[in-house]
Amino acid sequence: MARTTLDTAALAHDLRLAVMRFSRRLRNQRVDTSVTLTHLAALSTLKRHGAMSPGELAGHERVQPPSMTRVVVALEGKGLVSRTPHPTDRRQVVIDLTPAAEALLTEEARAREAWLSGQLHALSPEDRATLREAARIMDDLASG
Amino acid sequence: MARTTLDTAALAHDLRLAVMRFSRRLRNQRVDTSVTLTHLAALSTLKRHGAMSPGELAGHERVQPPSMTRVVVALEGKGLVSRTPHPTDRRQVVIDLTPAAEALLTEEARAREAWLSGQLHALSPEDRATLREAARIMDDLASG
DNA sequence: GGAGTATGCTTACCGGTGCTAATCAACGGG
DNA sequence: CCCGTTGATTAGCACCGGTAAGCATACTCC
Repeated sequence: MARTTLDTAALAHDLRLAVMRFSRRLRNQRVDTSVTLTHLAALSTLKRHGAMSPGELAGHERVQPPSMTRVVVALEGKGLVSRTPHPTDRRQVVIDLTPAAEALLTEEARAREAWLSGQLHALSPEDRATLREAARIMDDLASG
Repeated sequence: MARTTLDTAALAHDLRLAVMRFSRRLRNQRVDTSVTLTHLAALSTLKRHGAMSPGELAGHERVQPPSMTRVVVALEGKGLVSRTPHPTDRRQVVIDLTPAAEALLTEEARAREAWLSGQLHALSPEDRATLREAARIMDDLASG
């Protein structure tokens, strides 16, 4: 077991560095600079799960509600989301995509993370499969 | 090939989200709050590759020189690195770890990314192997 | 050897991201 | 009807990265 523990420690170290550098790169390498990665993530979630309250959205993105509030404010300022009062609970607000956001997401889907897709396409199928698995594992780790 | 392209697009999407959430989690889940992840990464690089100039350090971490300058200033303020003039080129500065930093890194190695290690240890060996591979691939992607 | 260019670090400034604490409105149970 | 809870927001802080510009030093070319 000592071997496993050692390996795990080394893995933790390397994985941490790799993820840091990679996410830095992801953030900077974007072509479309009009919307940030954080904003895009929020829009994607809305697209996938439909209209929801800021709190729910924060839950999905695993950030605190105040952080999501700022994102929503920014997106509303850009005309990408709408805020409508909740039908029964007047404390809540319902955030939904605007047609402009739908168009942006479609456009984004077309250009589909240009840099990253290109990079991934150049990898071997085995490496892609590894990343696919790793994405699942990291998402579980982020959630758990 | 259409299939592969589609898969790649989906992978790019999922991988992006997973990495974002995971790195967010990594940043927050740290126990030792005295040094930030960025600082720790710089110290690790110095430990691994030895004393170097701020520019080289920035290259390793894949950030711009001004960003590294700030990190170095902070680390110097904490007594974790020393700045000595370059022997032949007086424009350059040589950054090196202080004994305090060595001690900190040893301590850090002991506690070794507590949360992450724990999480990783709970995974199956196969999942760990996947992450190990993924770490390599992501590092290559970040560099390339 | 001096002028002009290139390099390396730093300063100044800006924007994005996330957090906690505190505030305010509205809901809902007792 | 009062009070605790919940949801969203505001205020303030810290971290992290980038660009543009300044400045000293090194190098190159005539």
